Amino acid sequence: MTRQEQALRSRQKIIDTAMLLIEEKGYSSVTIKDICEKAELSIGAFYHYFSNIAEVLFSFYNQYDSILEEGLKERGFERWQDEADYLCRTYLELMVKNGWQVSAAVISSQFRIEDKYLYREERFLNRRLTEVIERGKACGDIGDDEETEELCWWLLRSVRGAIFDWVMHDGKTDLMATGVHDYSMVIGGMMK
Amino acid sequence: MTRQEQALRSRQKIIDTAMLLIEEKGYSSVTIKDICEKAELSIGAFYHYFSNIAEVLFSFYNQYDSILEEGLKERGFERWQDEADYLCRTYLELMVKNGWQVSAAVISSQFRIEDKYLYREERFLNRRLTEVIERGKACGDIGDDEETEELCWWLLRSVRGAIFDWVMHDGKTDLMATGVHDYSMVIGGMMK
Amino acid sequence: MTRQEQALRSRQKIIDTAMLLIEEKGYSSVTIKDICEKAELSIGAFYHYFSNIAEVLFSFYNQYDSILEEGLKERGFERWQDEADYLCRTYLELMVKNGWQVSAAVISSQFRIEDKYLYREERFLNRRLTEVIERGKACGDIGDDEETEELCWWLLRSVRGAIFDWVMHDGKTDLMATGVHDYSMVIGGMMK
Amino acid sequence: MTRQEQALRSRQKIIDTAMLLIEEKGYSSVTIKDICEKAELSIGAFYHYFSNIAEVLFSFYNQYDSILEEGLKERGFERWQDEADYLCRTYLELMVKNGWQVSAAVISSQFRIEDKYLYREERFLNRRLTEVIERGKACGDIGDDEETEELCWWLLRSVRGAIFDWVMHDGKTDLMATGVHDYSMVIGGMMK
DNA sequence: GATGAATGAGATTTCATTCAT
DNA sequence: GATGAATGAAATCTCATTCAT
Repeated sequence: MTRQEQALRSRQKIIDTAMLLIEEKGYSSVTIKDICEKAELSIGAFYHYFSNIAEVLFSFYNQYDSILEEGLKERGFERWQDEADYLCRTYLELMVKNGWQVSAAVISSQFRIEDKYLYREERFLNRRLTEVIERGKACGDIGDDEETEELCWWLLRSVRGAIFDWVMHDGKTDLMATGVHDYSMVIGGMMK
Repeated sequence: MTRQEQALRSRQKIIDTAMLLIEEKGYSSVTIKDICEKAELSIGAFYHYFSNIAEVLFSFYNQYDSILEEGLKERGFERWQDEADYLCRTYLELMVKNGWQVSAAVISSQFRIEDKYLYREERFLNRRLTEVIERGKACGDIGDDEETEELCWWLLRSVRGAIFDWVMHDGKTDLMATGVHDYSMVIGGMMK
Repeated sequence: MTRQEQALRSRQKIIDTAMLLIEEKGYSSVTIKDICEKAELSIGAFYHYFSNIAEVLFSFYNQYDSILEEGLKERGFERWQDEADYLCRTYLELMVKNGWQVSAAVISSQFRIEDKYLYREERFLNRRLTEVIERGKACGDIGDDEETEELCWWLLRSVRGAIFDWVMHDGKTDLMATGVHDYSMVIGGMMK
Repeated sequence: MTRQEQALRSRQKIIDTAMLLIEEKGYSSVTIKDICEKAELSIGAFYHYFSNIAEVLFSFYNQYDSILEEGLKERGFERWQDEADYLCRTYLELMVKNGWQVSAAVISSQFRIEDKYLYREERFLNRRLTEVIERGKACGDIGDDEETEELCWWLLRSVRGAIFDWVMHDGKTDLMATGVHDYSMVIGGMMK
């Protein structure tokens, strides 16, 4: 194993261990020392790759966009609604897969940082949904009276609202059911 | 001023000062010492009334229900939609009035507590919206195919989703606009 | 009920509540506020009767001597051994009756006070055992080569050693069995 | 000096300083800050090695067993009584050497901990005395009517009773005299 | 006399971060 | 580059005690 491979492996080990611990004990209880002990790495090593736990979380969370992007490549959608549905559904599925504690961590980390990456407009999901809605407008399904951006944010609000609700209920609600219900109604609502 | 009045005043002083500081610096930056210094009370006095800052927040937040309840007493609503609208709108107005930092505080405090008072079903808003939806069902506006409870949670999700979005944007979005938009669509959606 | 009766009743209430709490949570965990809340008396009232918890304990513990004294009045002992046995046995019985937590409290309170009442020589048990041993010497059962005081302390050491052992085992050993065994051997030892 | 040696040295420095301060001011008056200041280490360093003062005490106290064990290796005892005498005497000598305040600390720390290491049966002294008594039984010096374990506990009670008495008298009694007297009588008593 | 609100010193504890080895 | 001992500021929390009402 080359040095570079070793470095990547250590980095990934930190991410994995951090997510594991977050799921176990909750974001605010996980310390850097915890992570290093469990990952069998030195504290110095941690600081070599990241400068704080939020950054680890950020690293992890960023992978969502790539996964969404990868998934899209293999598919074509005849109708814009199908693509919107695919994007929202896959996003929800990712959340369910990682567990509510991880979403809770992401949300609560946003409360301490100025740069809310969760909400950065350049994010892939944002960009793509905007395109999808434009397509809906182009084919006349969606009226022109509301701004595309507004509609996109509305859709995202519904998805995030469902996730937020799920997290606040400690994962005890059925995220897929409520999430799909909510965004479907929004998509329906867009078409009047 | 009797001793009892004095005690109540001290308690309220702590609540007010805490909310003030939260609005100024954000929940996680406010310390008990901060509150005591600004309120000109000793740390011991703080612990005489509360056991932590989250409890102060809880005390404050609980007043919302009373405010909603008071407001309702003075009004009668011919149509159930009007009452639903009143409840959701007033709730949003309260949030706007207190500032996004306070909502942020309430949300992030929920992440550390097991007993999520924000979501306790017996809360007045919950109870009342349930009744309102029942009324809508009774007069035939709302179909029977979805459970009242489900519909109520859907409505609340939309309101809370908007608040969450607002908080995540550091209060830079227009909560009244998005909130009213979202819950109105849900009320509309309930009636098919 | 006269004022005086009321005062006595409050005082006794404090003692009883304190002992109850000590048995429940252990001496070092009981606070004055605890006692007052449970006894439904004000903190001021506590300070009216006692100046600290150790004093309450002392009050309680002092009753031992009176109980021992009372018990003796009703009895005569033909043999000095019988009286020694009675004194030691009754003392152990009192300990068992109050529970190991109370003995633990008494012992650990002694660690913080200069004036070790537990060991004050004028205590009734001390005085009486000294007399008993003198009697043993007078009738020739006990030799003159060891000082009466030394013998008395030896006997007390054996009783207290058993109590200490019992406390250190969280009351799980059989105090009556070990205690009687030990002091009997000492009494036997005194007679060579 | 390697880093590892340095670490060990810091750890030992904490133990030594803690014991010094306990001897000076008594267990309950020594604070972590005190220890760190005197040891010229940071509070963080303390918590790097221990989680509280009781743990330091435990570390220190544990060394007793090794000392006893070391001492035994260099000796052979023809008679079991001599070994019993050696064990008890050396134990008492260790107590005297460290001062009554240290014993007081050990005892009073036991009142707050569930796991009473002072009394754990696997301790060296316990184990060894059991063997010694077995030897006494094997050569017919001690009868079979009492359990070895009971006899062992009796002997230990006498030693500990003397130590306890000494501590309760603030070290003003002559521990070596009373201790040797008491355990000798017990050893004598075992042989009838 | 009784009350209990208020005090505040001081102890414990946490943990991100540094930096000598 | 990697390590992890050491730092120490800063927060929480406790509780005996006081004293105005």
